[in-house]
Amino acid sequence: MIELLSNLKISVPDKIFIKDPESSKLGKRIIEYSILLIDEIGFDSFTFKKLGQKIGSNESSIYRYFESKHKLLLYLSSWYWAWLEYQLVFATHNVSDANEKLDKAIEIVTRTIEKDSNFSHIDEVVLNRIIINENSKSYLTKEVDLENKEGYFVIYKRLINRMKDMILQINPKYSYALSLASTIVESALHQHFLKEHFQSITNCNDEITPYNFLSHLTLNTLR
Amino acid sequence: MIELLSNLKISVPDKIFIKDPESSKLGKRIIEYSILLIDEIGFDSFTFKKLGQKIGSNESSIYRYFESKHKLLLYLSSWYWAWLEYQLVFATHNVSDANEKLDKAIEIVTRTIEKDSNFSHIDEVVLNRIIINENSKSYLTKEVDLENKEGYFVIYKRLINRMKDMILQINPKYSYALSLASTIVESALHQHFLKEHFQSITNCNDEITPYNFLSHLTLNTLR
DNA sequence: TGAAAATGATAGTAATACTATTATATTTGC
DNA sequence: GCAAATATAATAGTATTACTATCATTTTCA
Repeated sequence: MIELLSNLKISVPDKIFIKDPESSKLGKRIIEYSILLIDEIGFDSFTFKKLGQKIGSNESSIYRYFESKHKLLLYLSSWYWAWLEYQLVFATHNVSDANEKLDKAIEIVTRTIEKDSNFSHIDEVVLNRIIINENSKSYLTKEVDLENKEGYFVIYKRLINRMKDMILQINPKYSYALSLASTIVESALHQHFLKEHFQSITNCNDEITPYNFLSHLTLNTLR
Repeated sequence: MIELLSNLKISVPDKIFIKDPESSKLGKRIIEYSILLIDEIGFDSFTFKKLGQKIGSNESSIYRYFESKHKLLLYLSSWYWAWLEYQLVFATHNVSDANEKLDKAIEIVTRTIEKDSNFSHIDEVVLNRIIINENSKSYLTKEVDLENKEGYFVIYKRLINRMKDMILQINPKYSYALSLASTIVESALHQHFLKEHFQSITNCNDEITPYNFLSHLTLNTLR
């Protein structure tokens, strides 16, 4: 996908973990297989005990990396948004035309992810499915304000802000740039979900993509 | 709010419950206080045991109405969308101008709910908060396809379809009417959530409402 | 090579999400 | 007004979850 990034480490707020999973072999296995297991059985049924069994490791060892499965989800979520942000920054960096730039950004955040081998132990295609199915659970909690203060959502917010800037470059007088940016990103996930599970309330299918819908929506609004 | 509805019973798919909570005093207390308790401690911490304590009733009695707390959430969600649907139908019924009609519909699905005393034991203001905070959890599960087949989401889908029809009345050639309708409804909830917890990524606040943003978005897109 | 760090194994706890059984109220139909 | 039916309450029990704590073993690396 973006070869430039091959040696780059995706950086996640360090309060999310107890011990950086990137710092050891076990840590990387935890990330790699938690993604596969959550995709397989869903976040609600996912436990550290089951993950331990899957990777032939001990439950207590996993607790040395993450204080709870919720923190692990926050980690995966931050990692995903950081990864997307890099894609977005590189893909739009040299685009001078504001409309083209935003359109490219929309393409990045709405597209169906394809195999990316830059970060060997993480399967971005599967992670994308997890984000579609589980991401809301990372912030729809009673602790959200506290966790927000701790900085657990900075990367996501930064991504939205980047999109807001691109929107304002097209139309500096548009009053809802932040809301539009957050709606594009949320709606992209939602339309992908509907396409899989509620086909009767979306136009998205094999031919029409969330990108088609959202780029059309955005460009018409800012026109 | 809409006085015509005073004697109407909101109808929820009957596979969701074991025994209709509307059919007894205890049932109504379960609904009334589950809304208050979920709002208070969040759905994740909510248990039937705690609810039993709150209403001075027994955990096992609650299980005779709902097989799990997940089913109770599905009930509350269906009830909410059915209630909204009635509001929408009555508010738009006599509006002949297509633009005005859709605008009214957007107003209904985006507005901050105010006290409605038509259904005495249900506090719609609090229920609306629950929908904003917990609704996604009702369908972001591994069982969604099965539950969808069982008809647990018909009311929500019907509401989206009503909005789609209104969109197509304005512009019959618009290709994304379903996606736009589902986006309006989801984004309304999401913007309300952001307004409460992530003010830095929304333009919505005390002056600018999700209605302002979404009606502007919709009318420009269909123009 | 020896100390420190990481991991594994085991045990334990309080809470969750139920099911089952039996006892006690309450409703209702005659 | 009373018996039968129905609803609710009380109690107990189970497997699982979401951890914490302790101690043993293995790996790392200075």
